[in-house]
Amino acid sequence: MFEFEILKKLGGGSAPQGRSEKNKKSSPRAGIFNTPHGKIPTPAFATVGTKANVKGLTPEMVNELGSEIFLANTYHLYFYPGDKIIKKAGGLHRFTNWKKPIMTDSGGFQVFSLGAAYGKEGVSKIAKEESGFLQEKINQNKKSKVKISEEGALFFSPKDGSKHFFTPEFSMEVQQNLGADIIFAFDECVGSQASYNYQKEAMERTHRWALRCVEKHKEIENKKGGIIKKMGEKILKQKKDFPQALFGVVQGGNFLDLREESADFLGKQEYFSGFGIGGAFLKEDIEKIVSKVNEVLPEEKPRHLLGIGEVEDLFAGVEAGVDFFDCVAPSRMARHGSLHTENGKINIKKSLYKEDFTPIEKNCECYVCKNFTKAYVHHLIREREMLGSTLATIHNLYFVVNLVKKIRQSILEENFFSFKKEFLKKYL
RNA sequence: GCGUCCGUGGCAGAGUGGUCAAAUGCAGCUGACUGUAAAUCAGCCGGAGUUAUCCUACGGGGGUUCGAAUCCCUCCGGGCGCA
Repeated sequence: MFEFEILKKLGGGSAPQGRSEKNKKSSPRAGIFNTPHGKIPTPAFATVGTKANVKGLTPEMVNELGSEIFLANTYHLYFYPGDKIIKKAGGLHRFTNWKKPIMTDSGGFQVFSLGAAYGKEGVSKIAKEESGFLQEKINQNKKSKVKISEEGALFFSPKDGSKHFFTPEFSMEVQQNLGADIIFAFDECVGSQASYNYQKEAMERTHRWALRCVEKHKEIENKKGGIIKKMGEKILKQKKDFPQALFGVVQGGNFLDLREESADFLGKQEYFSGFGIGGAFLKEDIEKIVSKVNEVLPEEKPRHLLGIGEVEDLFAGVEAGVDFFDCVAPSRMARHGSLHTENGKINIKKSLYKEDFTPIEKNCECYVCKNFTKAYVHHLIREREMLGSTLATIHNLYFVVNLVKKIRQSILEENFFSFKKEFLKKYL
């Protein structure tokens, strides 16, 4: 289980100038990742369904638009409805009625979003420009809903202020209860405004946490193995208790040497079935950093660039050797009226589209473009009708999921670099 | 006809002598959004100007006052009551 088959890897001759044998580990590749709920062709974009649903869409819609996998969140589901309830329901697959693979994030991102970034404008996963190292430690943000210690992260519930202590072990347990196919190690996601020293400190802590995740995960999986021996694999499947792949998460912020160190440290842990590349980036450095990380990570395992999903970043990620993406941007922006087209994003709320009876995009094959006009989506979004969010989300996710599929195809056909050039020329 | 209450920016609706170009909401316009506390948030929203500031403004007209959306007179328009 969890074999990763690389079907095609670019580099050497087909790569643009400057790409040598030395860095071919960080070049575009197409493959297949095997999970208990099916094979995932890679590169792939995971739609995000934080609270066990892609906002506004039924699983049928998510499947219909082409999604091969979705990502839910440990932190959110632990609070509501509770991982134990989802376990009782038979795991996320049964709970959500989603038949394909699922991955869950560990809660590590909430260390950032509810910590250093909480209540602070302009603190984001992706920094547009050098904004200075204003922040030494996340614990210094007074509004923060998280406190970090060696043992774990203490969260103060946004709902009622109650305290909840997330440790690596706890995250593993919760994620086992949720029952996704791929789960992530509990990490500390650090903002790009943190200093070098803090990035290093947090990275090292994340490494120690990663080892603890491995130990705990082994323990749980071994127990499952015992059940298989005792009762046979069929019983385990009846119980819907499938094996899980654990991915380690590389940190190190925007610092090349830290990223290298992190990729090296985690890459050596053979227990990991793949790797997440997390943390914050400076927009223009994404490719450089990810490229460096992937040069160091073992080639034969998949890499997931966590939380990245703008069009130019998807190309950059693939070019640097990334296999998986996930991102809230397409779905969130859709709800806010920003829609992808081959010629860039449009804001469907503008009165310009009030009487535009053409599809969002002429040649788009998505359900929305085949059946509705801009004027209709404009009207629904403006009136805050639920269907507006639904249609906009279907279109944006179709666009991104299928863009990554087209990228995959271009790798298989060895014309990735020209495809990228042509696509971005129109899009940007 | 008499009495009475009311008339505020695109709309709704505060304000009842100076700190009012006028609260707030809606509508409108811009812009953000990258492992989702986001169907969210931020800015603008009489005219001119980058700012300072200036101009025109609270139904019309006329007064009182250093000063009026706020007080008085009158006209116009509307609600209600009595004829």
